[in-house]
Amino acid sequence: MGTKGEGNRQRIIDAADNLFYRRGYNQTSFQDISDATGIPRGNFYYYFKTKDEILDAVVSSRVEELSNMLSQCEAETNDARQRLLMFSNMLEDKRDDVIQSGCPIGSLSTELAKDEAELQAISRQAFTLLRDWVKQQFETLGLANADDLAMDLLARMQGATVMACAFKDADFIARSQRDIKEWINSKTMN
Amino acid sequence: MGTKGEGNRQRIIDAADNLFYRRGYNQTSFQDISDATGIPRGNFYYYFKTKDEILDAVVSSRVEELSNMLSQCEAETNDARQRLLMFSNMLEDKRDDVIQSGCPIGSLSTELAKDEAELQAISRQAFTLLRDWVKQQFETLGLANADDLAMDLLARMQGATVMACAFKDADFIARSQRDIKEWINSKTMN
DNA sequence: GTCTATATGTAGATAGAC
DNA sequence: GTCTATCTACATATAGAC
Repeated sequence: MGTKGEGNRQRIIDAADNLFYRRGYNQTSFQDISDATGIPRGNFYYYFKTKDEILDAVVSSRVEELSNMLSQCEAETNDARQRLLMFSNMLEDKRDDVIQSGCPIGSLSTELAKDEAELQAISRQAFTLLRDWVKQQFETLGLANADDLAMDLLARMQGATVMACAFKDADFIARSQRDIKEWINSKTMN
Repeated sequence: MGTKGEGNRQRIIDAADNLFYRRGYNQTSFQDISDATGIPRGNFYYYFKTKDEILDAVVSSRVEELSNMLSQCEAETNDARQRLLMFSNMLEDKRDDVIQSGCPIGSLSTELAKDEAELQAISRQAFTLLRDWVKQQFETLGLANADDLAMDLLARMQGATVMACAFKDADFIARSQRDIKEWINSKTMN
C-alpha cells in the first residue's frame, strides 16, 4: 500500500478508464495508455496479465466510484424520491461527455455484447449496482414492482443518451431529463 | 447491371452488414468478410477504395431496406396510429438479435461516436430516416410537437434495447413494447 | 519494480500477374 | 474482373537486462 507500484497501477486504471470511454475498449491500445501515463507498454504486464484484467480493474474502479456517488446521494437526503431525482440529474451533469461519447456503462456493455460475452458480463457489474440501488429507492417508497421501475428508469436514461449522442443534441438531454423527473414524480407521489 | 461484379459487390455489402452488426465495425476485418463470402481480401479494393466506403455502402443498404419496410407499413394501413404501433413491433420481432447484439443502428452510432465523427455522421442517415418517418406519422395525427414525439419514441426503443441487451432479458423487451404501445395510444387517442 | 528489445500475429492497403 | 503476394503499421504479449 502506498508503494510506487500501486500508484502506477492506479494511474494505468484511471487512464484506461478514460480511454475505454472516449475510444471504446477494443479501440484502446496499450500504446494509448502508455502515451497517456508515460508508463512504458511492457510495464503493464507487471500489473495485469492481459487486457481483460485491465477491463476488470476499470469496471471495479467505476463500481467503486459509483458507490461513492450513491452514498453521497444517500447522505444528502433520506427521501427516496429526492434521491431518485438527484440520480436522474446525472444526465445533464455529464451532458457534454454524453453527447460526445455516450454513456460509459451503456456503450461499454453494448460494445462487449458483440462476440465478447465474458467481457460484457464484467461490464454488467456497473449496471447491476445502479439497478439494485434504484430498485431499493422504489422499494423504500413501498412500490411493489420496484425492479421493473428501476429497469424503466435506467432504460429511459440510456435511450435519451443514445439519441442525444447520435444527433449531438444537448436540448434533447435537457428535455428528456425533465420528462424523467416528471415520470419519477408520477410514480412516487400519491 | 447484373454483371458478376455487381453480384460480388452486393455479397460484400450483405456480409459486411451482418458482421458490422454482430461484431461491430472496428472488430470486423476484411478477412472476416472474405471468410463469409469466399471472395479474396485483395478483391475488395476493386469495389471499395477503403473500409469507410464499405461502411457507407452498408448504411445505404440499411436505409433502403428500412425504406422498404416503412413503405410496406404504409401500404398496410392509412391510420398513422396503427403505423406507429406496427413500427414499435420491431422490438419484439427482432428480440433475439436485439438481446445478443443490440440495435444495429444505435450500436453502430454509439461505436462510431468514439473518435470517428465522420463515420458516425454516415451511420446517422439510418436514424434520420426513422426519425422523419415517425415524425410524419405524428404530424398526420395533427400533433404539433411531432419531432419531439419521434425522438421520444426512438429513445424509448433504444433504451429498452440497451438494457435488454445488457441483462439478456427477453421479458423486458416484451414489457417495454407493451409500455411503448400504451404511450403511443396515450399520445394519439383523444 | 522498471524498462528495452523483441516475438508473433493480423490489420488495412497496394502492386501486379493473369 | 479476379486473385496472390506483399508492404507497412500496429496489436497483444514475452524475455530478460538492470
